[in-house]
Amino acid sequence: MARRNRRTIGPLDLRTQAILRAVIEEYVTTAQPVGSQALVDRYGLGVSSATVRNILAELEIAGLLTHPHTSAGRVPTDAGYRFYVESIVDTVPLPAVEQLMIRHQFGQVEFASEHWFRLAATTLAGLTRSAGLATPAKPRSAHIRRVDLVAVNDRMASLILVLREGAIKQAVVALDEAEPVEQPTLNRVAALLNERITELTAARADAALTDLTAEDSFERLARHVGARIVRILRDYDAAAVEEVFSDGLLNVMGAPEFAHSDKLRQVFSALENRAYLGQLVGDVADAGRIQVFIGGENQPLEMREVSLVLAPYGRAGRAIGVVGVLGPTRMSYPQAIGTVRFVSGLMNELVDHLYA
Amino acid sequence: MARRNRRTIGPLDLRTQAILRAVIEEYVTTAQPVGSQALVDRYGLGVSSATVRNILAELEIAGLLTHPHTSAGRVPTDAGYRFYVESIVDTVPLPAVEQLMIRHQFGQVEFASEHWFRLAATTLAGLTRSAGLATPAKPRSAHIRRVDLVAVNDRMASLILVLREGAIKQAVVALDEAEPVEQPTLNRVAALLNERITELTAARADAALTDLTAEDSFERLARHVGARIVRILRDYDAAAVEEVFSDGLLNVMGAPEFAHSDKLRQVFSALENRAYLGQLVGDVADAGRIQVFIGGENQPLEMREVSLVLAPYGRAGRAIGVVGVLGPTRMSYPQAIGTVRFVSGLMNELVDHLYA
DNA sequence: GTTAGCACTCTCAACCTCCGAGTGCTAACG
DNA sequence: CGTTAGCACTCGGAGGTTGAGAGTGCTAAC
Repeated sequence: MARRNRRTIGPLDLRTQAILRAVIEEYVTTAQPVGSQALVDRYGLGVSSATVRNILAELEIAGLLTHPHTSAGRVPTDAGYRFYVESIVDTVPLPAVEQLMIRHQFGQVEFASEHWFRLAATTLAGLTRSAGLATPAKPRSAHIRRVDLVAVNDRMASLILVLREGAIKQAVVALDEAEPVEQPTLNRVAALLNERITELTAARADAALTDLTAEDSFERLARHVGARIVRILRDYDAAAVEEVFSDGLLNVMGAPEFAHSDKLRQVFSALENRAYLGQLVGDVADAGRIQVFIGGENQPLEMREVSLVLAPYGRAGRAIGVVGVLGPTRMSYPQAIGTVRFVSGLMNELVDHLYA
Repeated sequence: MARRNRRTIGPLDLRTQAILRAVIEEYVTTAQPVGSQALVDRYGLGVSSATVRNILAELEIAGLLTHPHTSAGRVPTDAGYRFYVESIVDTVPLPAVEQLMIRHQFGQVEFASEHWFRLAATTLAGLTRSAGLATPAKPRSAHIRRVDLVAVNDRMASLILVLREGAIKQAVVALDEAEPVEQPTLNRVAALLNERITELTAARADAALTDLTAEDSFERLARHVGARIVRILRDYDAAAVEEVFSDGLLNVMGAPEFAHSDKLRQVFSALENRAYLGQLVGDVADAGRIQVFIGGENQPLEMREVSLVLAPYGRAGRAIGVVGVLGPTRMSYPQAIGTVRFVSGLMNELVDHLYA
């Protein structure tokens, strides 16, 4: 789907490729349409501007460039960026100094994936001067590791669910018992549940609950709480993404193409409605490697002027999350790809270290 | 401090007050400087525009109005808004229909303060078409209700801390033991801790930990984990606000005064740095009632073009949080105050119901 | 295939002009 | 003495015009 809009383009002359690359890189830095003369001046192409003009015209026919009006320079199309990303780019690895700095930052923070993915978003935002995105790692189907019940008052308890994959879920359960329920009772219910449904998935836990008999003390209560647990797990499993944490949306706001706030505002609303992001994240997790979504390749109209670079992290068997970057279509892909690749790699290391 | 900029203004003529109110209300709806003629036309004042002009001049001398340039209409100053809010406004209670709708929404959502305060922010954003803000309820000093330890691997455990006030804290603790630590051991450590430090505050828990003796099994481990718990509690107690949840910042973006994105961008960054908001929230919690912070009354330069209406919720003895609204200085204060008042009242009810 | 030369196109910034809104003042009025 | 009509004056902003500059596309020569 990432390639939905990709046209099959005949193999391009090396020189033509070089010029396409030059146009894109010039445009990425200046945000201005690029003219033939500027290319000759700033990139030692060894040909005259007239020749360059001919090639630019070819590239335009191929659909890789456009110009906004007759007497303006060239601007890459989405297809142009796509071609660039696919076949021209040498991605830029993150400088060693910065790698070290980031490792240090991750060392500083509380040792928990909860904090890591937030830090990842913040770090990516800072490094790429775009918006950083990150989702917590989430398994395809979660396993219960521990159940805990704490009385809130006579008729309600706080239910705490620790999952094997590290996440913690909390809920308040109403206890529809005739008698007020005390903490000791809750302890015994929790113990029973821990005995019967630990290490199980939602489906298996549900099955195990039916095995409870009247001989088990507090059977009724255990069933009630157990049913709630199963519901929580099912909801959790069903959601493709639990939450998308973003940072540095302001950075994107700085770009000249978003100077007039309305477009960006639309992007913001598109982000608030998590549906599309959830889908992308799912795609990336499935693909298992870094993916780039360029401008118009995004279905939502509001997202057609931004690009995303997303990479999965985590371990296939366990939980998987996504980190990445959202920026204007006119972004530095080599740098973004390099940075996202590094951060996702780092997250992998950390998660591995935790579950080793 | 909320009144830092308030000038003491001699008692104002009733008619003068009416005209000030008219100017403000007109300006709030049109976002255009208000001229004398427009006032006469749209508000049956029973006097000529010339008379109104004289009064406008007085109000300008009093510092309640300005005009942006010679031949423009009048615009309220921050002091003008302050006077209006303090002595002119009849706050507008939320219509009964909307009250019902909102109660219904809160009924729909999972029964937990965690969800409530988010929903409060969202609701406020929707009702006032400004940004909604909310912080979770937080006690001045928290009490431990329950400690739980779950093994992550041989050398690390997940520490779960349930507080009497409802919040849950989680952390990963490294277990610096010679031997790998198994879950049964952790269970016994947790049991020991639950026995000794439940219902205690950070300071008392710290004291209780020193009472552990070599006779207690796993004393070393219990001290280690206990120390970590105390640190977590101390950090939690120290923070004035744990987190500020905001929604609908986009609404503010719609206002014409923020059409050119730069100003709003600054407001955004001011919000990301939670320091000032934390201070305000503290003030509001201390004052114990709804507060309005108008434009230049805010210290941070970036916040000088926005106003906040904030109200506390929760129970003084227990945990206290804040809900409110952030909008352009040119906002409808009567409506905002009425809405915030309703939502904070509703939150109070809910919290009371939970801890009854 | 490449290049110089040139006519042509189109945007953008600068500048002007004019209209309308609104003020502030003065003098008259009840 | 407060209120009002009348009027000169100010100023911002919309609309129109112009000229410079950037860049193209074409043609003809190399």
